Amino acid sequence: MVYSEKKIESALRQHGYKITPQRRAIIKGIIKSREHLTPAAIHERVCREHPGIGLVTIYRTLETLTELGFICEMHAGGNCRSYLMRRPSEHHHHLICSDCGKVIDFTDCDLGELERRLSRETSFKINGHLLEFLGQCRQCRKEAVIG
Amino acid sequence: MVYSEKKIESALRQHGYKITPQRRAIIKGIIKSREHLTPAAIHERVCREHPGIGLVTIYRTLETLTELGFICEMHAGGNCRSYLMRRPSEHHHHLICSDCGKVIDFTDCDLGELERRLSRETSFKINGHLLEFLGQCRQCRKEAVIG
DNA sequence: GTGCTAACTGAAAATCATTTTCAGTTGGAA
DNA sequence: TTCCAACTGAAAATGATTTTCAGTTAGCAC
Repeated sequence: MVYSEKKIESALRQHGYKITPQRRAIIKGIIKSREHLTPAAIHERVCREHPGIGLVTIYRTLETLTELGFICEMHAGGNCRSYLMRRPSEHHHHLICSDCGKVIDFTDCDLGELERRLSRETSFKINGHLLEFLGQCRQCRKEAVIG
Repeated sequence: MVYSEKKIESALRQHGYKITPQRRAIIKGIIKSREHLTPAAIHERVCREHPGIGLVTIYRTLETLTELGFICEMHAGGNCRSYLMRRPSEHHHHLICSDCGKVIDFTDCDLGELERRLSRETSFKINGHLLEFLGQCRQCRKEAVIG
């Protein structure tokens, strides 16, 4: 389950943000898709149903939603970000195919012990972590053998 | 210990790359510094000793060295990469202060078990992983309290 | 050493994602 | 209904990275 539109809207309101048709459309669009999408891809999708929304507005809304913790940002090499709805009370990680870019999510990581030790040794207050595995998916492995 | 200049040069030669004064200077520069550096920072440093080397050449050399596995690339939020010499037969991870950008390296992560399970469940051939902890260093925590 | 060629170089231009600016619009509290 | 801070889209600005191109050079074959 991901956060509901209602939940997100009420959080926006609580933080002094206004609910505009554009924001509603963007939120709907992100909730609907289960994949990681770049801002440009989100723009394209949202525009299919609500033409005229600017890419700038997408960027601004993504920033706000990330700030409030509803979506998560990912940097998978290159200079391009992508975003995905976050599920309540779960964090997740990625397994990425370096050939075709396919992304598989997983949620368990069991890094608590390591985190505690690092925190103790460095006096950092650790707020979170980013874990990504990189590899080659079955399909691309096959193709590599043939090619 | 990091890879030696000799080792890197012979690997370059073996892969059909030529050894140019520019490449030598860049390799020296990266070996000398123990921090993560952006391409621009590397350029600045290298130019102190060897003026006239273009930023483009830095980018090209970094790409080549990354390809051969001598340096490792890091994406720490924003749209900026940084690079660090890799130590032979070790991989390492980062603990990053989200306020001042300080980076602390650590090498142990104990993700073998998780990696095997993921590989089994997804049929991915996993080649590596990226692990970064994000937090606030002692200094920035102090300043946050005062400010 | 000399010649040769593929690899390399720097400068400038191009690209591309992202951010800023700005003037006009609008949600929603009073 | 009024009003203003928050919001919007377009265009311009930014900044990192990549491409293009014409000239240079490493290093192999002779």
